[in-house]
Amino acid sequence: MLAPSPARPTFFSRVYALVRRIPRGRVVTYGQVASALGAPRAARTVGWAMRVAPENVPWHRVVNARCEIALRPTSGYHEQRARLKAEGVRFDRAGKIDFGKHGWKRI
DNA sequence: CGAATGACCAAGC
DNA sequence: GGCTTGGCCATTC
Repeated sequence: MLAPSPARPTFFSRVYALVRRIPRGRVVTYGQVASALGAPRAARTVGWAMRVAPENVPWHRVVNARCEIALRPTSGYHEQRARLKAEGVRFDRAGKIDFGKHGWKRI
């Protein structure tokens, strides 16, 4: 049973496949994801993919290059922060994450 | 096909 | 440390 896969694999599909592999309590950057997919300059596209990500994708484990939640303090921002906290991710005073501690380097 | 969109990034002031 | 500018790129209209 081949699951209903997209007619042809889009960049988004690959992004989701990769993001699903992010371990719990770990985070990666948009640039990392793009780079891992062979498009080191498509970070913006990855961000867009996250915005329309299905529920089975841990989109909250993707942050910007500064290890901060990309969204501005909106509802989505609070949700992402809450999810990460629930996984044991800590934020410093500026709302940044210690990449050396929570970063997923084995991407 | 051309123009617009955006949860980015690096560089410069 | 914070704000602005230009470049990038896949998807959408």
